[in-house]
Amino acid sequence: QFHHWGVVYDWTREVASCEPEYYRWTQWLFLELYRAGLAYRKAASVNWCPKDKTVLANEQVVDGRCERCGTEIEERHLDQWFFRITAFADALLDDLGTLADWPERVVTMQKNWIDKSVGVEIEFEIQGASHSVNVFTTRPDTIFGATFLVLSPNHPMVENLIAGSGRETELRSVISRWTADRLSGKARTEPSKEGVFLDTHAINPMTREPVPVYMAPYVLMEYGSGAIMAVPAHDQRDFEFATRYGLPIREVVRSANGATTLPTSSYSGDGTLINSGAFDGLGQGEAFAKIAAQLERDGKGKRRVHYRLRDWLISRQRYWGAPIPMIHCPKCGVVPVPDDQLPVRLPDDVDFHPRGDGKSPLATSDAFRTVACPTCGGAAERDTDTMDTFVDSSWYFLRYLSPRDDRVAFRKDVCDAWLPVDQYIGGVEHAILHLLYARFIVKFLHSRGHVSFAEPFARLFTQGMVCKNGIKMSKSKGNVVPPDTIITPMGADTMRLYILFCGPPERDTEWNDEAVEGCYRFLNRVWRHFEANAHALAKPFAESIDPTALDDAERALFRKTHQTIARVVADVNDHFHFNTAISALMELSNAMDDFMTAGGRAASAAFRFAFDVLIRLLAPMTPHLSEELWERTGHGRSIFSAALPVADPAYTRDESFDLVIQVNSKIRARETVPADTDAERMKAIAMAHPRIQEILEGRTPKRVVVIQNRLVNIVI
RNA sequence: GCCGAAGUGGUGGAAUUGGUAGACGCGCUGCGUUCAGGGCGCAGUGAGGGUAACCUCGUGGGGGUUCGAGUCCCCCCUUCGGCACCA
Repeated sequence: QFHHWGVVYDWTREVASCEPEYYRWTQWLFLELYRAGLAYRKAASVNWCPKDKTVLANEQVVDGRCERCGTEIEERHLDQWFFRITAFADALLDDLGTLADWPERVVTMQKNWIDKSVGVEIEFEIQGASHSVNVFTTRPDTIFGATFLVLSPNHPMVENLIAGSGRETELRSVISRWTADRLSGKARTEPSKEGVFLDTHAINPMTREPVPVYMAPYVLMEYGSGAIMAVPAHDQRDFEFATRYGLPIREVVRSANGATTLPTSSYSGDGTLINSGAFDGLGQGEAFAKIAAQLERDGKGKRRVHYRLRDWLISRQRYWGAPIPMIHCPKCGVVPVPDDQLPVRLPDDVDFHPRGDGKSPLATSDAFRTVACPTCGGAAERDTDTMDTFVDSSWYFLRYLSPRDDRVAFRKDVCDAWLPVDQYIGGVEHAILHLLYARFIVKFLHSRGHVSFAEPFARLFTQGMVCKNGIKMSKSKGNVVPPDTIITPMGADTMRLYILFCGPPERDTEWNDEAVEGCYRFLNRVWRHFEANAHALAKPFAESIDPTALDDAERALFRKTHQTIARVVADVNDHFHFNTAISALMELSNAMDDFMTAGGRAASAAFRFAFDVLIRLLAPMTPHLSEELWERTGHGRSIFSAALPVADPAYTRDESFDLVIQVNSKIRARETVPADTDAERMKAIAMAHPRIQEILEGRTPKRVVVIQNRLVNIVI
């Protein structure tokens, strides 16, 4: 069927990530990461319903409660596997600069996703506690304005301070309410600056002054150190919190133009330090450097970099995925499956539907689970989770180059010869998933010497979606146009042509059934060019044309043909703008009609050349029609063995042009003149034009602007 | 809130990167072919005014630069996408 549609795949390179021949190597990749210390296991939080005793997806938690039974959700910590993508955060960020041929917006999305913050981690002593708390800040210059400390509710120090405080019940219930809000997404949609004072103070290491310690859910345990120094005068969130709880707001940065902290908001811009002791008067950059240096000298601070990017949780409690090739031995701990025992095959004696109890379907197969420990030979159990399917797709392009090799995942020599991928095409929805994961995996393989390049995709093109009635055309929306409804009456070429014609491919486009017929009509006209002139077009066109032997109409068509070649080749090569390439071909076809209507001869070299070019340029878009017409014009071999026509620059320009004559920038007249008429002559023609004479009424122009091959503008 | 993209006829979209706005297609109107429909062909089709030649306005809105702005600069509005209490 694909062939019938004019779509051709090289099936000898087909790979399927669910086949053991493929996922064996996905497992090898996992083990390589493990051996490099980049695959690790740690407890990760999941949504847990204590009544149903099940893990829930975020979407199944509504207002912090179980969607089915209404029970309040708890946060559980289960052991999950992670890939340490953060080890490559800097490389992933820096090398975005080398991806000149990637769309700007994808680069920006990845930048924002990784989100690097340069700052200082500062130690605050806590009164009445045996150890101190570190906070991370990107604004150490504002430390003199730090008037309180806020801990994440999940910060270890919180538990420390709660224990024995006499407020255990009260504080724990507040924390669990916040947790529920966070899990349900309520905290995201209705952010609040609620917090609780923890009955203790911390010492600001710069001012030595005691500042109150709060806990509040707006401080996240996952970022930085899970604690902040709050500078309400220069951070809007801290400002709102301070306002709510009546905490002091001390201004320490004043901008050059006097912008300052207001009664209703903070000032987070640049400026000069005030109220900051010895640092008063310093600019922000200098203050950052000097204060950071002093904190480091005092042993109270350390420069640090944080990223928003988190390590990649790859454990999935699903059947369809590569089983994680690890074994849990009661004696030896977590042991990797030896390479020569790969693949760890998916069991075929289980129900592969996702289960409600949070367990992997693989766990229900005793035959799969029980295994001898590779190290001690004792009874052990396999890991029953599978990997995120994004792991499979992070390296498949390497496998395409040696798809049947059963000794290696991919051959370095072949990969180095062919990769990175010259042109990658996909939807923008992959911007921060697949495209980031694939970059990470290639960087990892590069760091281990498995490939010699550090980026997988040299050029990236993100295509838009086809919409119907304003919504994305998709199976799930049920609004797809079945290809056969177009192919049966009008042919696969018509469908291909319309898809290419209906808009630039990087943009979303609206499907229009009626507009499809326009493409069908055009192809019929192409066919009729041949049918009506079959006698003249029966032989292959192969001669070289002497333009001086052509009459005016023939020469015009000859030029139009060369112009069309230039436009089509440029539109397709530069930006995949098939839509404008096709309209250029329609113009050529219209010019051929006009030529014949005006009495031109089909047997003339100009017409036959035009037809030859038309079908050759169309061939990639309408292979069936072009191949058929190629054969009927007497060619033996396929049109796809013919070279693309080449435009002769000597004939891609018109012999004359419409000189536009403006007076005060308004068009008042036109005159056809030969190309490259010199400026003086253009000016003379414009001034001599009767209509212009009339408008000027003998006045002398203030100025005359002449643009070669385009226009004359007379300013009066 | 932050970041990004985009706003052009009834419609999908063009515009040589500062130089004729609306190419090409769809739709619509009229005419021809026809019993009719379809198909095909011809002509017209941004808005307003004028018998006409022509004139005025017009690329989300408002300013600006320029002989000249859809295109460059500033402010604003709308839509879509991403991130979102990231310290």
